[in-house]
Amino acid sequence: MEKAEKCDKPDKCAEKREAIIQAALELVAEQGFHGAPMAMIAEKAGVGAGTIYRYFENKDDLIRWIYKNVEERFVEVMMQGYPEQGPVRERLVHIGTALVRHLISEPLQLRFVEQFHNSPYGVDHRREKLFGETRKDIISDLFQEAVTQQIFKPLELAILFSLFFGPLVDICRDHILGFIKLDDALIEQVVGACWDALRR
Amino acid sequence: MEKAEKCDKPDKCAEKREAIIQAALELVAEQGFHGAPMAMIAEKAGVGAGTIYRYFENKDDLIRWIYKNVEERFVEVMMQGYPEQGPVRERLVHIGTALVRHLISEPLQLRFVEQFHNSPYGVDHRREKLFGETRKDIISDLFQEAVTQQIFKPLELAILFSLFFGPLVDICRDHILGFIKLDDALIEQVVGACWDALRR
DNA sequence: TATAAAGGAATGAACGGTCATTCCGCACAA
DNA sequence: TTGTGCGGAATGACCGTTCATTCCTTTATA
Repeated sequence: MEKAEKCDKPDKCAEKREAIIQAALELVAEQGFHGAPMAMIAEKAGVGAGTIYRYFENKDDLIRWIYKNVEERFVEVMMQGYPEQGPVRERLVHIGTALVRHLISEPLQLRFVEQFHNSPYGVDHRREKLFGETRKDIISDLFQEAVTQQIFKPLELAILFSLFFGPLVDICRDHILGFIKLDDALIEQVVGACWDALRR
Repeated sequence: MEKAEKCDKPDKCAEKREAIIQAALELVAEQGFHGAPMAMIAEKAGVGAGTIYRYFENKDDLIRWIYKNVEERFVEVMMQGYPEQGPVRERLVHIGTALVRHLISEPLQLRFVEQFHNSPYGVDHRREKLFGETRKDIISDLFQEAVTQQIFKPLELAILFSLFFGPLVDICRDHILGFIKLDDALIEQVVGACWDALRR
C-alpha cells in the first residue's frame, strides 16, 4: 500500500480522511457491515487503526457521516436541472431518470445505503421516508400537486412513492447485480411504466 | 421463563425445536441479526444455549432453515386458490392480494426475509430472484404468457417483477411500520395500480 | 543556515467485551 | 445402574476502542 500524500498545501490532511471514507464505503457496500471491521477499513485506507479516531468519534459517527453525504448526493442529483415550471410528467421523468442514472453509475452508494437501512444504524432512520427531508419536501409537493390536479390516483403519498421509487430502485439493483442491462431507452420505458401506475 | 414441555408423546421433542425456531424468527425480525445472539435465542426459547446445537448444526443452519420455510410458506399462500384457468388479470390480482394479505398478517416473516436478504446469509441467495423457484416457475409462466399475448409491455421478466412485486412489498413494510393502514379495498387499488404499470 | 526543542499526528499492540460454539456434569427415564 | 438429553459455564476468536510510544513538521535559537 502506498504512503498517503503529505500534508503539503491543504489546511489539513484531508486526503487521509477521504481515504478512510472511501475504504469504509467500499467495504460496507461490497461486504456488508460484518465484512467491514475498523481494522480492515484502516488497512484498506492505508492508515493505522487508531488514526480513524482522529477523524471520526467512533464507527457510528463514520458510518452515519458517509450515509448523510451519500443521501445528500442523491438529492443533489435529482434536483440538478429539475424543470420546476414544467408539466408534472416532465418533472417526474426528470427525477426518475436522474435517480436511476446516478444509482447505476455509483453502485457502491446504492449498496451502502441499502446496507445502512437494514442494520442497527438504520433503525432510527425508519421514520424518514426514502431519501431525506429536502427531497421529501420538493417531491412531496410534486406528488401532492398531481393528486390535487387529479392527474394521479387518489392514494396516500407513501403509496405513490412506493409505486414510483420501489421499482426504480429494484431495477438499479438488478442492473448492478447483472440481471439486466439498463440503457437510456430502457430507463425511460421503466419510468414511463411507473408513471402509468401513478396515473389516474 | 417456563420449562419446556417434556418429550412425552411425540417421536421427538418437537416443541423445543419449534420454540427455538420461533424465538430466532422473532428476534431476527425485530432486532436484526445483531440483536439475536444464540444465548438470547436460547433464553427466549426457554432452553439452554447448548441445546440449540442438538437441533441445528450451527447458527447458519438454523437461520437458513427458517428462511427456507418462510419462503415456502410464501409460495404456498400465493398458490392457494390460484385460478389457473382464469384470465391473466385475475391470476395476477390473486397472487398480489394473497401475497400482501399474508405479509401483513405475518409481519415477522416479512421482516425476517428482509433481514436475511441484507446479510452475509443472503449473499449466495442473490442469484435467486424473489421468492424461490416454485413461485418463479409458475409466475414466470404467467408473466411470459402476458407478454406473448401483448397484454404486458414488452420488457424483461426481471423488470416486470420489479414493477409488480416491488411496490407491493414496499407497502407491506409501510403498513407494518405504521405509515399507512391497508385494508382489502386499498390492497386492491394498489394491485390495480401495479397492473397498470405492467399493462401495455 | 544549522541545530534543537516542542507539539501535533499517526501508529498498532493491548484491553475489555461480545459472540458462536464446546464440553462436562447433572437429572431423569429405562 | 446405565444411558440419553440437557443446561450453562468455559473457551477461543473477533471487534471496537484506547493509549503509550514514535514519527514528522514546525518553530525557536544561535
